Amino acid sequence: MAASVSTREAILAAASALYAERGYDGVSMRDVAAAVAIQPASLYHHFKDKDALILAALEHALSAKAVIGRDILLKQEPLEQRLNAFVDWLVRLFFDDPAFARMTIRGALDGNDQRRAYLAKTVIEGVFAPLAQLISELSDALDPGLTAASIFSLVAGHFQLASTFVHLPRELRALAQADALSAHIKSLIGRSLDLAKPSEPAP
Amino acid sequence: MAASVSTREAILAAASALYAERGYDGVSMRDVAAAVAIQPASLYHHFKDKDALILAALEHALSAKAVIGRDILLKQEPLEQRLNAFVDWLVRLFFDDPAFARMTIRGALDGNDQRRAYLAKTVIEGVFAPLAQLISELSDALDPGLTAASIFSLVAGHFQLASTFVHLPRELRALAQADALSAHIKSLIGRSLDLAKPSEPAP
DNA sequence: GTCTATACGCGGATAGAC
DNA sequence: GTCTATCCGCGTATAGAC
Repeated sequence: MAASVSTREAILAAASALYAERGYDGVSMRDVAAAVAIQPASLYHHFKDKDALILAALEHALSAKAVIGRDILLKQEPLEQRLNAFVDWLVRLFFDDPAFARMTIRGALDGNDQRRAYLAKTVIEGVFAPLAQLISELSDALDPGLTAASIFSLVAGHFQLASTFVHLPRELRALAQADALSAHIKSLIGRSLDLAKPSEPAP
Repeated sequence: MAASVSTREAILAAASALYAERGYDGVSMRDVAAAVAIQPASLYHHFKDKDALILAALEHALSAKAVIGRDILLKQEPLEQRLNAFVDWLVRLFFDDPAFARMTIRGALDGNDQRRAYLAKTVIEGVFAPLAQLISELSDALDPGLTAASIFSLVAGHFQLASTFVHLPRELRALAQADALSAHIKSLIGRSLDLAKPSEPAP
């Protein structure tokens, strides 16, 4: 049984990476099997069908990260510091692990109902709700729920734009640096919430 | 030749809608042919292969919209009014035409290099650049390029989150209304740029 | 320009031996 | 729990008649 658990883990790790890279449809069961160096038929011992494997891979990739994000938001630190730390973490998460980022985005875009429901539940209950709560304590300038959604949108959106920007002249590609984006988003959100206002003129 | 042009148009319209709905891999040439009520083989008279059809469909869906957005940004009106009108238009564009929205997002996520390059070129040259220009004239509180990217990110991100929120309790689903989002984004951006500051407390 | 017919490989999935 | 062998449908794409 110990062996089977680790095979299962290996399958999930390989599948997550492949799905993130090429999409669910772009990765066959044969591809996953090859990455783990087992026969395709063996996958079906661990997962009922491809749909079940996809769901498990999504869960595998997501659940661990959600816990970390939640911890940052609930730490014993000043509110604003927690918010900034969360933004830093989220930007890093996406840019340092593009596979994870794409997997998350894909979950919302390509997911069937079951996958989207899982994604929503995990992310919302684990991270979205505490973030909105923190924002509501920080300021009443903007709606907390919408603002929390805006933070996710900004990080995910900039990440996606960065992929597109690769095909563009240098001056636009400079926009896609994680540090610069992190600073920009913190500044944007901080200013709109009437927190301390760092000025951020163009370099 | 007149007949062939209109068949071509019909193919592009059908293909755009299908691709937006189910993704490029999720839509077969047979599917497209069925939607236009012709035989699959006939598609290959109009488009060399599936890749060519996808690129043409993307172009078909995108080019017209980019012109409209550009016009709004270059209109003879006060800067802030133009910015707000643009945000309104972009939010409406995504929420009233989810097929188009998904197609655009997919272009960035699933596209091969050629598709991403086309997407980047059209959107950047047509809309992104004028938007950044407008922002730079409005305020120097934030970097114009990053802020322009933030506006796209916010609209696209909220749109994607809205799809996920469908599976959630009512109080969160309320966040996904186009009007509310439009107001929120305008407020968020306006406040962060130090424009007139409408307060937007939670309802 | 559209059709019928068809080639051919890849995909998911199962049966059953070891 | 992993293997070999295999089924079968669907996908892209082409040939060639009308």
